[in-house]
Amino acid sequence: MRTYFHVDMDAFFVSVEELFDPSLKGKPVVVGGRPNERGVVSAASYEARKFGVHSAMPLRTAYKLCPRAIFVDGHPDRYREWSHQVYDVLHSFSPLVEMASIDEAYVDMTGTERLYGPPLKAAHLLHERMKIATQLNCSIGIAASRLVAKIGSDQAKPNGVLWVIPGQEAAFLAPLDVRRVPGVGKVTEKNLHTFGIRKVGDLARLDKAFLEERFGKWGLALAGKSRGEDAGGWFDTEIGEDANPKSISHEHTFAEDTADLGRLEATLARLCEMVGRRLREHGLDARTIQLKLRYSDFSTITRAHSVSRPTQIDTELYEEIRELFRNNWRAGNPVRLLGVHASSFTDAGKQMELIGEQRHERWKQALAAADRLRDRFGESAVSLAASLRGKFRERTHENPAGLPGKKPR
DNA sequence: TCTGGGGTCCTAGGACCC
DNA sequence: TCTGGGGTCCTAGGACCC
Repeated sequence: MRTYFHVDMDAFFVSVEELFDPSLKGKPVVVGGRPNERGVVSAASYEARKFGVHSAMPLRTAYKLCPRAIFVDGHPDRYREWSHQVYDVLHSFSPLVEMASIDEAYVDMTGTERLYGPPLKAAHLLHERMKIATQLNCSIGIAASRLVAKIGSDQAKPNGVLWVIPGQEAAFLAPLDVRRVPGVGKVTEKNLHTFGIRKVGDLARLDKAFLEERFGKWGLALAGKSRGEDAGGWFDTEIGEDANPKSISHEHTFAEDTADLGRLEATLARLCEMVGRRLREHGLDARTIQLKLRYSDFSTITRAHSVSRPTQIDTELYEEIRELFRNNWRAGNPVRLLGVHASSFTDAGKQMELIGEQRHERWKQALAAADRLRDRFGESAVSLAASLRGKFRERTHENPAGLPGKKPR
């Protein structure tokens, strides 16, 4: 029998912003951008939620619901920094910590009773230490499975603790909406509703074979989840081992759709640089390069190509991407979004030994130098996109990233 | 409701091979 | 020469999470 904590920070982005600007406290706050921008709400304060504002909602909609809300830009660097602090606090309780995202973590607390006492006492201590170290509140779910711990922390919000005593899982889950089960989204919820399945208890009563027949492999996992078991997908892996990423991608939505080839290609070049940089940071080579293209009507295509020689080099990524783009863009059709996605990774070191090409090696050294420059002087210091000069706006203080914006008049 | 960006996992069809 | 079956890789798309 194991004991898992699921620790979920309360209104994480908003709370971090409040630390930098205490005047935000107690007010309706929306993190994500200006109310007239393209984009969605990253996080909303509890006061803003009272007006119906929630994350993933378009900013313009949030503004209609709550015009007096304070709209602030997100600060990913701050959130990462606080996330590390959260990790440190959790790690002081148990060596087995896995950050499931920037603001939530699973902690394996099995066998810590001698140190911290029973689970509720440990949770109380964790609340205290978290507050002292980060000034932030969190909610804690405790259970014998990660799944139930996660659902528990959700029910405990805000700033609460919920312990589901072993053996009580079914009773705890039965009255909850199926939507509370991680992995059940809008579509699955609707599907389940058509079968009259609304509560987790309805799900648990069903025959496993029925669910497997209707929903395949996922249905089988769902049957397990309805009984509180860690089954399927990301619940199968062990806590604590942090693997390399399986994919690295960057994408950009234009403030206004554009059909300007120069701007489009300059954007792709910049996205390739961002992806290349992350590949080098992780020491990975990508075999599959994927373009994402979204038109004004939101229709979206992806086009991928696997190369014979995996790469982490900006120009090689860009060559592939430009090829994909030229072969698949319906020229003249305004584009809303472009994305560059790299996957099928191989270990860069091993790859280099096999190939041992000097040209490749020189490129790597040049890029490493460029990465160091970027570290010192910022992202705009060195750029492949700059070779496409004249096709996009010069980088300025208003546009430090050099992302293509409006062309100069 | 005019819809971000970064991920993970799953499905399904076709190519290709034995 | 009317048409198998299993395995694997590649590609495209979609559900879902924060």
